[in-house]
Amino acid sequence: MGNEPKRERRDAARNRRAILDATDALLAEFGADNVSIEQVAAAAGVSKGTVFHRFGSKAGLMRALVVERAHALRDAVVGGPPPLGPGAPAAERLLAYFDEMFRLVVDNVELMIAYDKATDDPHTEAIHAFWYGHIASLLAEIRPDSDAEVLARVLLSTLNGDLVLHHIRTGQTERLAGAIHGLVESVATRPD
Amino acid sequence: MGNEPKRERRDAARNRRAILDATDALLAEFGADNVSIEQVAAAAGVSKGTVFHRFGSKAGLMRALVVERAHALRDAVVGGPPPLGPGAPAAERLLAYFDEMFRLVVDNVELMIAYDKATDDPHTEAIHAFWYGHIASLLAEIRPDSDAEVLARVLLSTLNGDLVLHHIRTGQTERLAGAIHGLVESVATRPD
DNA sequence: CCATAATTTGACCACCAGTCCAGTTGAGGA
DNA sequence: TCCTCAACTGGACTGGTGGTCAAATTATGG
Repeated sequence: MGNEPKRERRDAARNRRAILDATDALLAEFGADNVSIEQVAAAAGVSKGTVFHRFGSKAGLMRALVVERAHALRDAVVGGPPPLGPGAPAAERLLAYFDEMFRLVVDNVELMIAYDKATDDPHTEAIHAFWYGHIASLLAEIRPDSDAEVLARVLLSTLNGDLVLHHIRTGQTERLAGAIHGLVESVATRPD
Repeated sequence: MGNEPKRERRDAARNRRAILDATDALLAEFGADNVSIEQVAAAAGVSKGTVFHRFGSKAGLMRALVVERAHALRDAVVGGPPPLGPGAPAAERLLAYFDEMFRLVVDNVELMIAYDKATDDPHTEAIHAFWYGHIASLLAEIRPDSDAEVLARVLLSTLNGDLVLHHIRTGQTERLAGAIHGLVESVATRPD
């Protein structure tokens, strides 16, 4: 099928990048709670109107950044080498996914928090559908007895931005990584 | 030790109740995202200044409501009959706690979401310390090999307001209850 | 070089959490 | 009973937010 029906004008594309980069920089510098669209616009060298014209809303801006950051992981899961990609046993793929996703969240905590705060109902977001589907299908394979669909959401809620941020701030990032890894492992490892 | 050093004036106490009740009603009617302090004040028949004088901030108001709602469960855990209270095996107490806490969240979803949104760093809140401590001590008893402190936080993040609300809205409350119960069970049941 | 549609601007809006102080009121002591 | 004063209350005010919009500008294909 065709790609995008219409190209983006060159200045528009340039501004889109500038806005995304500025957002990321400001989030890292001031934290999710202290970044407004006006600030972003100023830092990107455009006006507030441009940001809204491009991304629709604050939620849209954050969503765009999240999608961008998750793109590589998505590709790796869908067509990359095992254990992340197809080929490895489901349990290993599941663990690899959670490990990698955890790093993604750690590297973009403020973004994740800003995204959550700006988004009304995160669980209906299209982005999440892919992850839920991926996890659920692996879980269904590992433990056909379980309610894989819901369990996927429950396990993913573990990668909560606030939880991760707290452990980063208290220097317990690796402890948290271990705990989540262990939890997923205890689900992926059949007890009976 | 003494109780509160000074009593609250009668009108103040009456207004406190009116504000708390109004908040609860508005949350139930309009949802966490559509309730402002001004609305609360109007519904309670007081002015905005009074609300802030009494509760300090929006976060303080939500915190007060959460504390109130959690009070009964706290008492039951600390001195009530088993399996919630002391006396039952740790694994049973843990499961009973999660079941009960889940109901608490379900019955107060909008409040939980409003509380989360208004609170800057939930993980440093005094309220949570008690729950984390309770869960961690049970976990430490059940699985001395695990990192009980962090695992407690991870498991509790599962009772996330957004996750619960989504399942309520889609009529999957019991499925979610089952999934969380199963997850806690698989941790509380030693696999080795 | 022109026509046109996409893009950009910045003033504008409604709303919100939180502040502040002047005025009111309840409660205990004389 | 009344008086005093601390506690409480009202409501105007501030600073800042996400979001809108019509008019001006500019890139681009022909």
